[in-house]
Amino acid sequence: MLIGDVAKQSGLTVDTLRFYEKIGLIAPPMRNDGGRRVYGEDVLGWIKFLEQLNATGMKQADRIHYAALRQQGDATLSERREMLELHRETIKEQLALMQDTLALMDRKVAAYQEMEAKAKGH
Amino acid sequence: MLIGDVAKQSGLTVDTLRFYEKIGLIAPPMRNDGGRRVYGEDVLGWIKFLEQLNATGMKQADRIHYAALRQQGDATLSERREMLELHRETIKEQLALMQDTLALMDRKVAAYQEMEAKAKGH
DNA sequence: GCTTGAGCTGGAGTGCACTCCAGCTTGTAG
DNA sequence: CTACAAGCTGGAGTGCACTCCAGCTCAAGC
Repeated sequence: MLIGDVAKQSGLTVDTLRFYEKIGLIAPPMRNDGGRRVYGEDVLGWIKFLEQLNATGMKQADRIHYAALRQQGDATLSERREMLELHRETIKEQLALMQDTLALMDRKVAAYQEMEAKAKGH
Repeated sequence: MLIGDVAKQSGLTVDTLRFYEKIGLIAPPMRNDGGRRVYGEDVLGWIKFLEQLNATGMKQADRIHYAALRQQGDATLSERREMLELHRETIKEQLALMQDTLALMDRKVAAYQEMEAKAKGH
Protein backbone atom coordinates (compact mmCIF):
# COMPACT_ATOMS: atom_id res chain seq x y z
CA MET A 1 0.00 0.00 0.00
CA LEU A 2 1.34 3.41 -0.96
CA ILE A 3 0.47 6.56 0.93
CA GLY A 4 -2.28 7.51 -1.52
CA ASP A 5 -4.09 4.23 -0.91
CA VAL A 6 -3.87 4.70 2.83
CA ALA A 7 -5.22 8.22 2.40
CA LYS A 8 -8.16 6.96 0.36
CA GLN A 9 -9.00 4.14 2.74
CA SER A 10 -8.49 6.04 5.97
CA GLY A 11 -10.03 9.34 4.98
CA LEU A 12 -6.90 11.26 6.01
CA THR A 13 -4.93 13.25 3.44
CA VAL A 14 -1.42 12.25 2.39
CA ASP A 15 -0.18 15.44 4.04
CA THR A 16 -1.79 14.46 7.30
CA LEU A 17 -0.33 10.95 7.07
CA ARG A 18 3.18 12.34 6.62
CA PHE A 19 2.52 14.84 9.39
CA TYR A 20 1.39 12.05 11.73
CA GLU A 21 4.56 10.18 10.92
CA LYS A 22 6.66 13.25 11.63
CA ILE A 23 5.14 13.77 15.06
CA GLY A 24 5.28 10.08 15.92
CA LEU A 25 1.65 9.04 15.69
CA ILE A 26 2.34 6.57 12.92
CA ALA A 27 5.51 4.49 12.79
CA PRO A 28 7.75 5.23 9.78
CA PRO A 29 6.87 2.53 7.25
CA MET A 30 9.26 0.60 5.03
CA ARG A 31 10.33 2.23 1.77
CA ASN A 32 10.40 0.64 -1.70
CA ASP A 33 13.28 0.93 -4.16
CA GLY A 34 12.11 4.36 -5.27
CA GLY A 35 12.09 5.60 -1.68
CA ARG A 36 8.31 5.59 -1.31
CA ARG A 37 6.44 4.64 1.82
CA VAL A 38 4.96 1.15 1.76
CA TYR A 39 2.37 0.54 4.47
CA GLY A 40 1.02 -2.70 5.87
CA GLU A 41 -2.71 -3.24 6.19
CA ASP A 42 -2.55 -2.93 9.95
CA VAL A 43 -1.97 0.82 9.69
CA LEU A 44 -5.64 1.25 8.80
CA GLY A 45 -6.81 -0.22 12.09
CA TRP A 46 -4.32 1.87 13.99
CA ILE A 47 -5.49 5.05 12.23
CA LYS A 48 -9.07 4.19 13.00
CA PHE A 49 -8.20 3.76 16.64
CA LEU A 50 -6.33 7.08 16.64
CA GLU A 51 -9.36 8.77 15.13
CA GLN A 52 -11.52 7.32 17.84
CA LEU A 53 -9.23 8.64 20.56
CA ASN A 54 -9.22 11.97 18.74
CA ALA A 55 -12.98 12.15 18.40
CA THR A 56 -13.42 11.36 22.09
CA GLY A 57 -11.22 14.26 23.03
CA MET A 58 -7.80 12.78 23.70
CA LYS A 59 -5.09 15.38 23.17
CA GLN A 60 -2.50 15.05 20.44
CA ALA A 61 0.32 14.92 23.00
CA ASP A 62 -1.33 11.96 24.74
CA ARG A 63 -1.98 10.13 21.51
CA ILE A 64 1.68 10.61 20.64
CA HIS A 65 2.69 9.26 24.02
CA TYR A 66 0.44 6.24 23.57
CA ALA A 67 1.83 5.65 20.07
CA ALA A 68 5.37 5.77 21.45
CA LEU A 69 4.50 3.21 24.13
CA ARG A 70 2.88 0.95 21.58
CA GLN A 71 6.06 1.01 19.50
CA GLN A 72 8.05 -0.12 22.49
CA GLY A 73 6.12 -3.35 22.69
CA ASP A 74 4.82 -5.49 25.52
CA ALA A 75 6.90 -3.88 28.24
CA THR A 76 4.57 -0.88 28.10
CA LEU A 77 1.30 -2.80 28.34
CA SER A 78 0.44 -1.70 31.85
CA GLU A 79 1.15 1.95 31.16
CA ARG A 80 -1.01 1.81 28.05
CA ARG A 81 -3.76 0.14 30.04
CA GLU A 82 -3.57 2.93 32.59
CA MET A 83 -3.86 5.55 29.86
CA LEU A 84 -6.90 3.83 28.43
CA GLU A 85 -8.47 3.53 31.86
CA LEU A 86 -7.98 7.23 32.43
CA HIS A 87 -9.38 8.07 29.04
CA ARG A 88 -12.33 5.80 29.74
CA GLU A 89 -13.18 7.99 32.71
CA THR A 90 -13.03 11.18 30.69
CA ILE A 91 -15.28 9.58 28.08
CA LYS A 92 -17.75 8.75 30.83
CA GLU A 93 -17.77 12.36 31.95
CA GLN A 94 -18.28 13.57 28.41
CA LEU A 95 -21.07 11.06 27.94
CA ALA A 96 -22.86 12.46 30.97
CA LEU A 97 -22.42 16.00 29.68
CA MET A 98 -23.68 14.99 26.25
CA GLN A 99 -26.74 13.40 27.77
CA ASP A 100 -27.43 16.48 29.87
CA THR A 101 -27.07 18.73 26.89
CA LEU A 102 -29.20 16.46 24.73
CA ALA A 103 -31.95 16.71 27.34
CA LEU A 104 -31.49 20.48 27.42
CA MET A 105 -31.83 20.65 23.62
CA ASP A 106 -35.05 18.67 23.90
CA ARG A 107 -36.46 21.02 26.53
CA LYS A 108 -35.45 24.11 24.59
CA VAL A 109 -36.81 22.84 21.31
CA ALA A 110 -40.11 22.01 23.00
CA ALA A 111 -40.23 25.43 24.65
CA TYR A 112 -39.52 27.19 21.38
CA GLN A 113 -42.20 25.19 19.62
CA GLU A 114 -44.70 26.22 22.25
CA MET A 115 -43.72 29.87 21.92
CA GLU A 116 -44.00 29.66 18.15
CA ALA A 117 -47.45 28.10 18.44
CA LYS A 118 -48.60 30.87 20.77
CA ALA A 119 -47.24 33.55 18.50
CA LYS A 120 -49.22 32.05 15.65
CA GLY A 121 -52.37 32.02 17.78
CA HIS A 122 -52.50 35.83 17.71
CA MET B 1 -21.68 42.70 38.61
CA LEU B 2 -18.33 43.78 37.23
CA ILE B 3 -16.33 41.70 34.79
CA GLY B 4 -14.14 40.21 37.50
CA ASP B 5 -17.18 38.83 39.32
CA VAL B 6 -18.52 37.30 36.13
CA ALA B 7 -15.09 35.77 35.53
CA LYS B 8 -15.03 34.25 39.00
CA GLN B 9 -18.54 32.89 38.82
CA SER B 10 -18.39 31.63 35.26
CA GLY B 11 -14.90 30.22 35.24
CA LEU B 12 -13.93 32.23 32.17
CA THR B 13 -11.16 34.82 32.36
CA VAL B 14 -11.83 38.55 32.00
CA ASP B 15 -9.89 38.44 28.75
CA THR B 16 -12.13 35.71 27.41
CA LEU B 17 -15.24 37.62 28.47
CA ARG B 18 -14.09 40.72 26.58
CA PHE B 19 -13.10 38.53 23.64
CA TYR B 20 -16.55 36.91 23.61
CA GLU B 21 -18.09 40.35 23.60
CA LYS B 22 -15.88 41.42 20.72
CA ILE B 23 -16.88 38.49 18.54
CA GLY B 24 -20.55 38.78 19.45
CA LEU B 25 -21.06 35.82 21.77
CA ILE B 26 -22.02 38.06 24.68
CA ALA B 27 -24.05 41.23 24.24
CA PRO B 28 -22.19 44.42 25.21
CA PRO B 29 -23.35 45.16 28.75
CA MET B 30 -24.23 48.56 30.21
CA ARG B 31 -21.37 50.70 31.51
CA ASN B 32 -21.18 52.51 34.84
CA ASP B 33 -20.01 56.12 35.26
CA GLY B 34 -16.40 55.05 35.14
CA GLY B 35 -16.92 53.27 31.85
CA ARG B 36 -16.80 49.76 33.32
CA ARG B 37 -18.94 46.88 32.18
CA VAL B 38 -21.88 46.10 34.46
CA TYR B 39 -23.45 42.70 33.82
CA GLY B 40 -26.85 41.37 34.79
CA GLU B 41 -27.18 38.01 36.53
CA ASP B 42 -28.64 36.45 33.42
CA VAL B 43 -25.26 36.53 31.69
CA LEU B 44 -24.18 33.61 33.88
CA GLY B 45 -26.90 31.34 32.56
CA TRP B 46 -26.11 32.38 29.02
CA ILE B 47 -22.39 31.65 29.49
CA LYS B 48 -23.22 28.26 30.94
CA PHE B 49 -25.35 27.48 27.92
CA LEU B 50 -22.57 28.64 25.58
CA GLU B 51 -20.13 26.38 27.39
CA GLN B 52 -22.49 23.49 26.96
CA LEU B 53 -22.77 24.10 23.22
CA ASN B 54 -19.00 24.44 23.13
CA ALA B 55 -18.37 21.24 25.05
CA THR B 56 -20.71 19.33 22.78
CA GLY B 57 -18.78 20.42 19.73
CA MET B 58 -20.69 23.36 18.31
CA LYS B 59 -18.37 25.61 16.29
CA GLN B 60 -17.62 29.17 17.36
CA ALA B 61 -19.16 30.53 14.14
CA ASP B 62 -22.43 28.74 14.89
CA ARG B 63 -22.49 29.89 18.49
CA ILE B 64 -21.96 33.44 17.25
CA HIS B 65 -24.81 33.03 14.79
CA TYR B 66 -27.07 31.69 17.52
CA ALA B 67 -26.09 34.56 19.82
CA ALA B 68 -26.90 37.06 17.09
CA LEU B 69 -30.34 35.48 16.55
CA ARG B 70 -31.03 35.53 20.27
CA GLN B 71 -30.26 39.23 20.37
CA GLN B 72 -32.83 39.84 17.65
CA GLY B 73 -35.62 38.53 19.84
CA ASP B 74 -38.71 36.44 19.20
CA ALA B 75 -38.71 36.82 15.43
CA THR B 76 -35.81 34.39 15.28
CA LEU B 77 -37.35 31.68 17.47
CA SER B 78 -37.91 29.20 14.69
CA GLU B 79 -34.44 29.58 13.26
CA ARG B 80 -32.95 29.07 16.70
CA ARG B 81 -35.12 26.00 17.19
CA GLU B 82 -33.84 24.62 13.90
CA MET B 83 -30.26 25.18 14.97
CA LEU B 84 -30.85 23.38 18.22
CA GLU B 85 -32.58 20.51 16.46
CA LEU B 86 -29.60 20.15 14.14
CA HIS B 87 -27.20 20.29 17.04
CA ARG B 88 -29.26 17.70 18.86
CA GLU B 89 -28.64 15.30 15.99
CA THR B 90 -24.89 15.86 16.06
CA ILE B 91 -24.93 15.27 19.81
CA LYS B 92 -26.72 11.99 19.22
CA GLU B 93 -24.05 10.93 16.76
CA GLN B 94 -21.31 11.88 19.16
CA LEU B 95 -23.07 9.99 21.93
CA ALA B 96 -23.09 6.86 19.81
CA LEU B 97 -19.40 7.29 19.02
CA MET B 98 -18.60 7.84 22.69
CA GLN B 99 -20.46 4.71 23.65
CA ASP B 100 -18.64 2.70 20.99
CA THR B 101 -15.31 4.02 22.12
CA LEU B 102 -16.14 3.42 25.76
CA ALA B 103 -16.90 -0.20 24.92
CA LEU B 104 -13.64 -0.39 22.99
CA MET B 105 -11.71 0.97 25.97
CA ASP B 106 -13.33 -1.71 28.13
CA ARG B 107 -12.34 -4.46 25.72
CA LYS B 108 -8.80 -3.17 25.37
CA VAL B 109 -8.30 -2.72 29.09
CA ALA B 110 -9.54 -6.27 29.67
CA ALA B 111 -7.26 -7.63 26.94
CA TYR B 112 -4.27 -5.79 28.35
CA GLN B 113 -4.98 -7.10 31.84
CA GLU B 114 -5.08 -10.62 30.51
CA MET B 115 -1.80 -10.15 28.68
CA GLU B 116 -0.21 -8.70 31.79
CA ALA B 117 -1.45 -11.65 33.86
CA LYS B 118 0.00 -14.11 31.37
CA ALA B 119 3.33 -12.30 31.29
CA LYS B 120 3.47 -12.54 35.06
CA GLY B 121 2.67 -16.27 34.91
CA HIS B 122 6.04 -17.03 33.29
C1' DG C 1 11.24 8.82 -24.71
C1' DC C 2 7.97 11.89 -23.14
C1' DT C 3 4.05 13.20 -20.61
C1' DT C 4 1.48 12.90 -16.53
C1' DG C 5 0.29 11.57 -11.92
C1' DA C 6 1.97 10.21 -7.54
C1' DG C 7 5.40 10.65 -4.15
C1' DC C 8 9.49 12.93 -1.82
C1' DT C 9 11.61 16.75 1.51
C1' DG C 10 11.92 20.90 4.27
C1' DG C 11 9.72 24.67 5.44
C1' DA C 12 6.12 28.28 5.33
C1' DG C 13 1.23 29.41 6.00
C1' DT C 14 -3.57 28.87 7.95
C1' DG C 15 -7.66 28.97 11.05
C1' DC C 16 -9.35 28.65 15.41
C1' DA C 17 -9.87 30.13 19.97
C1' DC C 18 -8.06 32.34 22.93
C1' DT C 19 -4.18 34.86 25.83
C1' DC C 20 -1.11 38.41 26.86
C1' DC C 21 0.69 43.09 26.85
C1' DA C 22 1.50 48.27 27.08
C1' DG C 23 -0.14 52.22 28.56
C1' DC C 24 -3.79 54.26 30.33
C1' DT C 25 -8.06 55.42 33.90
C1' DT C 26 -10.98 54.37 37.93
C1' DG C 27 -12.18 53.00 42.64
C1' DT C 28 -11.19 51.68 47.43
C1' DA C 29 -8.62 51.08 51.75
C1' DG C 30 -5.42 52.94 55.06
C1' DC D 1 -3.65 61.81 49.59
C1' DT D 2 -1.55 57.97 48.04
C1' DA D 3 -0.97 53.20 46.95
C1' DC D 4 -2.57 49.63 44.39
C1' DA D 5 -6.01 46.43 42.65
C1' DA D 6 -9.21 46.20 38.99
C1' DG D 7 -10.83 47.83 34.65
C1' DC D 8 -10.22 49.95 29.92
C1' DT D 9 -8.57 49.78 24.67
C1' DG D 10 -6.16 48.22 20.58
C1' DG D 11 -3.22 45.19 18.99
C1' DA D 12 0.32 41.52 19.12
C1' DG D 13 1.41 36.74 20.38
C1' DT D 14 0.43 31.70 21.32
C1' DG D 15 -0.57 26.71 20.78
C1' DC D 16 -2.71 23.30 18.38
C1' DA D 17 -3.47 20.58 14.46
C1' DC D 18 -3.06 20.57 10.38
C1' DT D 19 -2.48 22.33 5.23
C1' DC D 20 -0.06 24.03 1.43
C1' DC D 21 3.95 24.95 -1.43
C1' DA D 22 8.35 24.76 -4.30
C1' DG D 23 11.24 22.09 -6.44
C1' DC D 24 12.53 17.78 -6.99
C1' DT D 25 12.32 12.25 -8.30
C1' DC D 26 9.92 8.09 -9.72
C1' DA D 27 6.60 5.03 -12.34
C1' DA D 28 3.26 3.76 -15.89
C1' DG D 29 0.95 4.46 -20.34
C1' DC D 30 1.12 5.71 -25.09
